[in-house]
Amino acid sequence: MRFIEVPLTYTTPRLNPHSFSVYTPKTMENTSKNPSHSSHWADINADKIMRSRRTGDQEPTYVCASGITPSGTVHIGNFREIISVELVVRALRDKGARVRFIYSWDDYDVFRKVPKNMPQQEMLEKYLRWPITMVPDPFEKTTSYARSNEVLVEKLLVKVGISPEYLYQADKYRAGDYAQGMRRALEHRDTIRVILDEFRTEPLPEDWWPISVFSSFTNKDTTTVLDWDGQWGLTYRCDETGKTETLDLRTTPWAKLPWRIDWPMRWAYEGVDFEPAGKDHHSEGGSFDTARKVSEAVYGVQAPVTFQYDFISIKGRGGKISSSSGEVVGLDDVLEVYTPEVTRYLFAGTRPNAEFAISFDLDVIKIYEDYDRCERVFYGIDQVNDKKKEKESRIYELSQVETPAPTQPLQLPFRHLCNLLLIMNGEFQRAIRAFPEVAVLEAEDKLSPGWWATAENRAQCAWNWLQSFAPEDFVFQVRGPQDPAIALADYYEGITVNSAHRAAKILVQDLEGGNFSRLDEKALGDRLYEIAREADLEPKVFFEVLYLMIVGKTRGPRLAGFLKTLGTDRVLSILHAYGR
RNA sequence: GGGCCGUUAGCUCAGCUGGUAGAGCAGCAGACUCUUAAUCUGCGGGUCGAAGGUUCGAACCCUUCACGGCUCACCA
Repeated sequence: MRFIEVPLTYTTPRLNPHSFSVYTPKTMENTSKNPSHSSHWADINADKIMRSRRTGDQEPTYVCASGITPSGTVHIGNFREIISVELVVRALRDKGARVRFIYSWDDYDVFRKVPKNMPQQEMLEKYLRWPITMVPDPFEKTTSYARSNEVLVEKLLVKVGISPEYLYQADKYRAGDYAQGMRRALEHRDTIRVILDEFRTEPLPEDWWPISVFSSFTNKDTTTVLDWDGQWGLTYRCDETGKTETLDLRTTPWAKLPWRIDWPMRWAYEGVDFEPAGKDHHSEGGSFDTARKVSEAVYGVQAPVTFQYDFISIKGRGGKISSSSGEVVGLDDVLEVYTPEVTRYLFAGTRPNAEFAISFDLDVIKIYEDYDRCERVFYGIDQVNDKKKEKESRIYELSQVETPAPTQPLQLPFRHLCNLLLIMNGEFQRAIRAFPEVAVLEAEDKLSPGWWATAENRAQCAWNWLQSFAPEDFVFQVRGPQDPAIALADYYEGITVNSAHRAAKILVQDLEGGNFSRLDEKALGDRLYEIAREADLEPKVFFEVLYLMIVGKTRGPRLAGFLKTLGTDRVLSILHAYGR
């Protein structure tokens, strides 16, 4: 069980997410967490596993399995599979259980079609029907097409805190690890046939065998199994060349089991206790169902605990996420915009059997705000009722890549961070230091390297989002002295233009007199209204005019704080063009 | 045709093994002589898809039905 260290005092200030103003530190309430039982879906499944599996073992090690076919770029929908398992694995470990977390790359599957997003389409065409582990890497960086897709994911998973034990099915098959399992399937040919036929529209042909073979002459799966000698000998014909050959299951690298038999065989081989599956598998007559029956009837083991997870859709980006279509949204794309913690939060906070959309539009801000609120609930900064506290806290814990820090880390509200990044032209360090709280804590040497890494990652995500997905209205660019002055006459009548210039002049005088650095944000706000009056401008017009001068648009961040953040020199350099 | 999931406020959804329905957004009222789905304060709003059943008590359990979505029956 993972306990939360509760600090006695809270020294890190909390940011007001919507203001440029200086923070007011708060004291953290002393909270007590009851870790007895959580209603989070990962914990419920962990309980279920512990109740129903390995009940006779002295010190059970629960085997949790996940896996997919790397037949194309691994997309975010596939990621749901692995993180769902990882969350249950964590839940089990938090309950003190020992767990083996395996991830099977089904890289001995057949290369069926060339995904549109792959380079070297013509080259890949030539390898259709080969096992994907023997297809060359179109990026020419790794040993195979399959490996190329695998490597990408294995690297990314580390970033989100997921490190399973990887199993490579091609290696396992070709090393003869599954020889016994294959033989067993052959021995139970008729039993398996009956199970599969139960749900088939067309019964399996009389000469069907529960095994498939790649041709050693062509490397393709276009073969016909002819006979099995009741021991280890399997005879097949290569359909293209017409040649026949007899293999020894113990040594051949060419044979494998079809999916519906392969799956239960591996459950038995690894002793799998838990493995979820997509909704396409969970249906009567679907592959989980037939695998369950084969598992019991042929391999003599009970099918693992399972649940069904739903699909993921994408919002604010367009396109689909199928690996065979051109547009693929992968974990890498999601990590461009969401930090690893927030990415985990998306999955940990949603029931697996609910479909949800990963947003790239304005929702991104809300997601970050939700995450930050969840964090404040966890640390007891935001008060909520006990139920909610328990639920949110557990989601927060499960969202962490590392164990949670002992005290609430300084938060950088996403929206404000975006504004600062825009003001600082994407310079992360400057944007982060523009938070007054950061400057204060940094001076006191209270920001850890870990905090900085997280902060910079968030800044990177915010910047990526601003560059690629943020609505145009949301984005602005501060004008520099080299930019030509905005022609106010294009926007206003002459009288107003004159007033605008007068206002700019007053502002310049204020700035040169050092007035702004003396005033706090509130006082500066009041002073701005005074200036509007002195210049004989409607406040609304006054603000528009200043935004035009500074960002070339009639709207922008709240002006007083905005000006302070920009700094006297920068504002002066812009206003000089108008205020003479 | 079979199966799975869903149906709770205008919208999106929470509601732990049954104990008087809850958030966010939207709406309405007020505040802020500016604002980036603006912020703050307050308010209203639901026969929990329908009908039966079990129970002292049902959004929750059981049965039937309606509607919606997905999925299987070819391959993985």
